[in-house]
Amino acid sequence: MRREFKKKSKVLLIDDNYEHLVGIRELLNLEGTFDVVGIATNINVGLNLIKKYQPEIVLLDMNMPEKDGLQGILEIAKLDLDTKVLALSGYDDADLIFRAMKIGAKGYVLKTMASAQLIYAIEEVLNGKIYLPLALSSRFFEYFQQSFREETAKQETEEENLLSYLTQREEEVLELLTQGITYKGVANKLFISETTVKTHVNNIFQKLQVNDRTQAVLYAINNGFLSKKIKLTA
Amino acid sequence: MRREFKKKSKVLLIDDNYEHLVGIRELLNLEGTFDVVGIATNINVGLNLIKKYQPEIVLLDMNMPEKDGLQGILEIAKLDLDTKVLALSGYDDADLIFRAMKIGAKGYVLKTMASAQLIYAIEEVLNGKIYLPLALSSRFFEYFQQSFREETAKQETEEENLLSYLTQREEEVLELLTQGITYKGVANKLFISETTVKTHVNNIFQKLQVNDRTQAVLYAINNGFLSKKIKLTA
DNA sequence: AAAGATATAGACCACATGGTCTATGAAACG
DNA sequence: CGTTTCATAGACCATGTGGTCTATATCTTT
Repeated sequence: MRREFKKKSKVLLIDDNYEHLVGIRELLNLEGTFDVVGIATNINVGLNLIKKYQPEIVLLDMNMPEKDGLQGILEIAKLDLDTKVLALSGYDDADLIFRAMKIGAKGYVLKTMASAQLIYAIEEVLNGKIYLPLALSSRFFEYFQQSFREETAKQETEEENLLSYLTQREEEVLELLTQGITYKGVANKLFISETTVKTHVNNIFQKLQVNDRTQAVLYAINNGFLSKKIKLTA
Repeated sequence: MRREFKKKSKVLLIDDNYEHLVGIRELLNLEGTFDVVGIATNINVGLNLIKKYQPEIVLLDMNMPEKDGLQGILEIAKLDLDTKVLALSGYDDADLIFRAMKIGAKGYVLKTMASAQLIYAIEEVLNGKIYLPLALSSRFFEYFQQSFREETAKQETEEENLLSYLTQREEEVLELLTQGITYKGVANKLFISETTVKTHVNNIFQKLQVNDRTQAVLYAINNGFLSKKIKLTA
């Protein structure tokens, strides 16, 4: 292992379970390549220690009372010290894993996993990689895909999507409405009279079954009206 | 391996490179546990074969002329036959991997990888799992996190976020506005007079530097006003 | 040729919305 | 204890918005 000659990596532990905290510290000390610069049983104390010691990596328990781990990740990120966060948890809750990774955790390890795997995870993260055990990444991907299925489902079911009944001209008008433009503004942009715009808008209301522009705009946004155009470019 | 006594799994291959296509077929035939029911050098032919043979899994090349692989995944999904798609590609393009997984690929394998790994990937996918080689999942996660950093950045920069200047009451009012409710409706919901609502709304306009409710709602949506509350519950 | 859909536009009206100004009681802050 | 902030609310007015009805010119479809 090449790290042996390097400076030890500074590690900080945050977990509301003191026993577990001490256990991990012992484990890492035995390993010899880590320097556990501090331990804390809650986020706020942990944040202060991070500011003080600037560890390369923080092992952060996700399931804590008071402030939960997700909030912790965000607040550590806000310190802007490129401290890497490895999330620890007792449960393989797909939603929690997903959200932790989404907001920037560099890895997620279950407490039930073998200590060798924890060590490996820490080293991978220290080397700039992202580490998720196979079992967890599988759950992650399922959740990931599901969350997008729901999103795209709206646009796919064109039969039920009232937006599909709009004419081309009405779509143009609606697009301008989603930019918060008045009748007069739309009229100028499209080179038509204000009353014509009103007619179009009224027809749009009928088709979308709404009563005012705000509701129409909200319907458009929630039903993938804007993303149609975005998806073609990005 | 328990599969030996099971019925062979039907596999279909789509790749514009005929040499490669035949190579994989040979490999899978040698393995003995797969039944390659068809091969195609373009998506449209492939789709017809899928309809005809209803394979459990399709190995789909991502880098094809004409219709690209992403489109292919979507069209296979549209057949609604729970055909699993394992994406094949010559390049470990993070964006392509991300998008393929996003729209429902069950795995992604590089052509340069060892054949044993391809076999393993196919079996994992057939067993209902999602398989990404470690090297690719690492890239995937980087891309994943980056795409969310941009999104959350808006909410993090509270100094520039005009929403942070709103009082609690104003936030309540704004939230109701984002549901397309009128002054009168808001007044009833909050048990205050209509004029009070108007005062609040006017103050909101000032703070958000907009001229009407539609613009205010759009500002709120584009600057993470709604996601604040969602993130705490969902 | 007739029917239907679409884009255009005017008239009229009710009312919702937005702008401005003033004012009061409560709570927070120094 | 004064000052500031906030939530409350009234009055007044201009205008934007939405509802309805009618009408014409194209264009497509039958």
